[in-house]
Amino acid sequence: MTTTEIDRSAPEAPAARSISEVAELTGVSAHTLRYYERIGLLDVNRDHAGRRLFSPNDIQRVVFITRLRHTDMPIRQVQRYFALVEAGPETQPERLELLVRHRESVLAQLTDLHAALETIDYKIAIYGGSDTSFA
Amino acid sequence: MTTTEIDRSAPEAPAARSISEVAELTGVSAHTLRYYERIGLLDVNRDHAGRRLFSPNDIQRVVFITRLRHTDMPIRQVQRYFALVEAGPETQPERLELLVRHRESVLAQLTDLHAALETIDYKIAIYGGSDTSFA
DNA sequence: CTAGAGCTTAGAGTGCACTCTAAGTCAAGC
DNA sequence: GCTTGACTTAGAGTGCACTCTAAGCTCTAG
Repeated sequence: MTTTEIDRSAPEAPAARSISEVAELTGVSAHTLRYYERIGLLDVNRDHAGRRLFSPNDIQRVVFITRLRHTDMPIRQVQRYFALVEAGPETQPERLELLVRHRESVLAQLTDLHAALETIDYKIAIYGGSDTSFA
Repeated sequence: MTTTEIDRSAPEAPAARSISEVAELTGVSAHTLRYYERIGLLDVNRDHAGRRLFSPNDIQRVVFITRLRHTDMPIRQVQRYFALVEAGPETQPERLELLVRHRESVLAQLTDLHAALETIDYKIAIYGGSDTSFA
């Protein structure tokens, strides 16, 4: 309880990572990471030489952005979301609303995808798909 | 069995439609329909004045294209698919393979979407989403 | 001390899928 | 006969989201 040994042996260092490490880790290219920062999705600290040091939190954010992009959220809306985050806790209701609205669009996409899957399965079932009927 | 009355009363006309009708019907703009024809996805007959007459089959094809596009099949691949259709029945195995491969990609999209939905639901659950963690 | 890898920046370029423009034709209604 | 409006064409323009280039800086290894 009074020793500091454990703290010393377990590094408290935030394990900041370089842009190329984050690129490899997340599958987002270094070019794109810089682009994301430029348009305000990220705000990454620098080392003494001006190089980006991605904190674990920055990396989590990149992953979250990627998830949102996978659901076709327009970059503009992602920008808006993180602008709200930067603006402080009083924007939480607005962020929530944005997410809830986006959730609807994801559900709609799921419906669309299932419909398309059925069509494709039908085509596959009738084999070559030489006709263009779909149901 | 020997009368032709039913045939005469039920019109055999193919009910060809104008580009604007098809646009309204399918939700694909007239501009885009012309574009689709230009890049080889459609091959639409004309009336004596050179205007497009979309057959029911053409319209089905537009709907099918729309379904494929909704699953993010690149236009190039849609082009390839219909080029195979035009090329004749001997391309059926290749078409089938293309569809089966695309089916895989749709399943992957579904997995991605479900993952993103979970993330969004988690964010919504913790309310404002002020942190950027995702699980 | 120098070569090279890897980073920095502002800004230009790319690819996709439309989307629109301009100039013209045609058929129907007044 | 003329206007209106929907159609025709080739080709240019748009918006999105990256993706890359060029020129320069800095840390590390030999």
